[in-house]
Amino acid sequence: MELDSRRAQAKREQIRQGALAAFLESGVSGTSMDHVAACAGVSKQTLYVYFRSKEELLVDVLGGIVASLDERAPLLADRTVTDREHLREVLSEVAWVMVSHLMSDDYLALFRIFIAEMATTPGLLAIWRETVPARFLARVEAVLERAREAGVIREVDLDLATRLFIGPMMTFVFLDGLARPGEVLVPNRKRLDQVVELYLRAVT
Amino acid sequence: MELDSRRAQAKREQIRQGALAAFLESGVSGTSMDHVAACAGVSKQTLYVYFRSKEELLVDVLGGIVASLDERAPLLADRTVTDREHLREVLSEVAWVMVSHLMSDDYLALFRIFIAEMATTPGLLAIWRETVPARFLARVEAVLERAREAGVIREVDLDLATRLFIGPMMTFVFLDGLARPGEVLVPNRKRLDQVVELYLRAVT
DNA sequence: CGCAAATCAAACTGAACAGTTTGGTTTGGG
DNA sequence: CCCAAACCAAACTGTTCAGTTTGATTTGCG
Repeated sequence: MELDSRRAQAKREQIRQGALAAFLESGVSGTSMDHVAACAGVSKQTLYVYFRSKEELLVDVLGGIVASLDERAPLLADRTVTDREHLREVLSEVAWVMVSHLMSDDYLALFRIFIAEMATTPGLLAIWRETVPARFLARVEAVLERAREAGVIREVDLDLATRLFIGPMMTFVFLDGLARPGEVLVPNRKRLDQVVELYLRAVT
Repeated sequence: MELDSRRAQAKREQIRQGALAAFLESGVSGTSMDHVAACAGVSKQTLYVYFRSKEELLVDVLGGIVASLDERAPLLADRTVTDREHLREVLSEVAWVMVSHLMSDDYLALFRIFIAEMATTPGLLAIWRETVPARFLARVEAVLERAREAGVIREVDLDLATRLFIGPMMTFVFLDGLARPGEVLVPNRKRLDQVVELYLRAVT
């Protein structure tokens, strides 16, 4: 019954899940460690056996979420882009997956936490930096780079082209999503396709 | 020496300024009312003469900031747009003013506060809703509408065209700005002009 | 001047909460 | 079946902080 066994890993995971649920529902400062313990179905003392502090728990939990997101993402990455029609399909898919996922209550709450706590929690800042620009943006940029190599898009600054594509999605998530807790209006696919269409005009 | 006199308004303003400084520096939950009093050079008790609670103070202060921003903004609005070259200039100006202002430490801190507290402070949510989409986006959209009427840009969905323009600026503010406390890298004007150039291809 | 409103400093109240300690109970491998 | 590791419930500690109370002091209008 030593720590670090299968059993211990399961308890850690159990705590992580409870903590995540609590944090998403009430925010970080709105969640007491007593409440985390209750949500996880674990005594408060056990909490402190597995995690030294609230901050360590927070970083561990959010780091895990981001990592698991990262594992599910590559399906969008390794595509060859052959012609304009094909690029349109790929971008449409990326836009749709991105917006429909990120505009759920859970992910919006996640963003809120990151933005609020990043300023005072170095661990979260590090996770954000090595994820959002280094992985997510880079992945979109890679798609565009392949498209450029195939002659599908013009010779444009790839960083700016990436921002021009990501930007409108960000307006949906940050301007519409964050402002409407509980009743988020996700744009339909047709609307996103219009954005893609507009975008393609700029880069082809 | 009645309340609501010139003198009283001055004290209110004095408190607002102290509170703003404190909130921007340490965040809302990181600022105690004792500290607000100290920053404002006022006793704690006087604080509670002018503001019923910390929340009321917060909403009042941030509401004031947003309103003052709003007054300074219209210089960008009432322009007729005659040709493509002119539109380029106007958009370049909008982009520059927007990014260079919004990427200062103060405005980034302001965003952090809004995003973090909106979820639990209805007053802030209301301010955000009647400002960001209803005023700021509408103002940009108005420019584009006039450009469309003048035949400078195509028949496009104006909401989407607005998002395509605002979006890339948002990537600078939210992705780069929020992730780099204290050492924000503002894109130079040339870089923004490249964005405008790219954008114009999409809408003309 | 004189007084009433405004302000101040400082102590206080009550609640919330991170993290600890205690002492008893469950669990599972040997 | 036994015992040590893991777990639990609950009380406790020390602190922070919003908001209040008290009682003294300042301010400026009449």
